[in-house]
Amino acid sequence: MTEARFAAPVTQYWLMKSEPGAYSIEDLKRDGKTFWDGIRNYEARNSMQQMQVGDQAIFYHSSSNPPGAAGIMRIARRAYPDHTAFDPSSKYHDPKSDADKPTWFMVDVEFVESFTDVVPLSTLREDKAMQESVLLTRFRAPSVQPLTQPEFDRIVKLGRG
DNA sequence: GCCAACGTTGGC
DNA sequence: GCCAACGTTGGC
Repeated sequence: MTEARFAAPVTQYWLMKSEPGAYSIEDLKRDGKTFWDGIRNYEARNSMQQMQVGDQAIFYHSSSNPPGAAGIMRIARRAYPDHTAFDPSSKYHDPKSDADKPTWFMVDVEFVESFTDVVPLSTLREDKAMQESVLLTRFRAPSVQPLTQPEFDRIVKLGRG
């Protein structure tokens, strides 16, 4: 009699925003892997705390021309304290964050693929499969947000042309 | 660079 | 715990 001792692995899907002028999909391709620091929004943080190794995420370029989905990455390490919150010289320093009881967390992500062309936000807006997505239904969705598998698959399909 | 929307802060 | 002021986000 086998017992289900481990939950079946379920891949979750996410969308994570970065300004390409600060850090782009090309930077991640070069680095291979990086830590996703500087998240200072509770909703985004809560999403990061739900991430599991192996989850897939869309790398979204914000404040760029055009804004949109730039590629795919994979979660490589679960949430751990964001050390930049404790660093007074960091632009992400948060004097209210306590190292013994951290407020802010980050995950590690690794490069999977970059899309040949960014899938523009305007294209996503017109896409029937994306109408319910957090990205479009909220005026300004948090910089880390969940996607459903169909939404993720649709973005990937558009990205691969 | 503008500005709308919204999250966060802090006085009360 | 209300809510006004403030700061930030991010598309345009």
